[in-house]
Amino acid sequence: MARHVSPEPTERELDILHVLWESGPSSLSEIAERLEAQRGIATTTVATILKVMLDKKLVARTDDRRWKALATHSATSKNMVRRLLDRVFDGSAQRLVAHVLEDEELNAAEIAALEAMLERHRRKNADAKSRGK
Amino acid sequence: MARHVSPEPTERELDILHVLWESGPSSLSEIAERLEAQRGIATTTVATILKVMLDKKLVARTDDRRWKALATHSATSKNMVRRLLDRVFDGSAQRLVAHVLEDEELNAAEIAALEAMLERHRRKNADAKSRGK
DNA sequence: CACGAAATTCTAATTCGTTAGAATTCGAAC
DNA sequence: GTTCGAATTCTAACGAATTAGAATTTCGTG
Repeated sequence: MARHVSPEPTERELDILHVLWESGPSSLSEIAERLEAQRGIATTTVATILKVMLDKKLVARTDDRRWKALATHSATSKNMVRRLLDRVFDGSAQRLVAHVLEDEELNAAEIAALEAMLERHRRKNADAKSRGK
Repeated sequence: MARHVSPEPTERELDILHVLWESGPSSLSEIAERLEAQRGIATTTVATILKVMLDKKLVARTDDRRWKALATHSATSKNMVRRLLDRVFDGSAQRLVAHVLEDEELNAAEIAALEAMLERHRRKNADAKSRGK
């Protein structure tokens, strides 16, 4: 019954992905060192999770015996946002954004940045339309 | 060590909350009917989850033996958005919004609505500042 | 008060994520 | 080729989430 559709990384997997996204391909001990420091997780635990991630194709091994992320930050966040969208905002991106604007304090600079971004999108939209859809 | 009992509703709990948010206080069979239809879940399963939710204070019973949501849609999405924010966007609401604008297709009307919303926020911000903080 | 349907509680199985020790393998250095 | 430390695999335990049948309780109606 095709249980899982989206391969959402678990909490720990996400921890590891963060390290790999930040530092690029890394050895087990490099990854474990970080997670030991910030979460107090044993090296063997990290190895176990890496094994699982290998099966899920979230990571791969490089020739020089390092681990590298296959899942990109961008694709992963895209999945996770989409999932949140579907689960609580009825799939409406607009409602999500509206919610964030309401509830998360944004300073003037951030608001300005977003306005510029929206403006840019409005143009792109208009262009696309004028080129005929 | 007080295993942080995730205040985050589980998948099933969220299913039930959706029903309650949509239909207001409901009887077990009303809730179960919906979840049976859309997920094929047995009534006793729904009852079990409701019990758990009662302990977590996500729901309460009304005098007339219905179940009502204690967790509001707004508070719940706020938590969930915050969590996503922290887990993948480094806590930056701006980055989340930027991501959504990039990846989720928004039509002209939605963009316009968001621009209006931003405009309103910009004002509110300015007001707050002029009143002295 | 008795009856039947609905609601609730009790109990248990199954799966997944997390955790990590033990055992083993690998690779470089000597 | 032996040795040492890192890397990897094997194994197992545990809790949380999900699932639902069985047993019991509750309540309105006759």
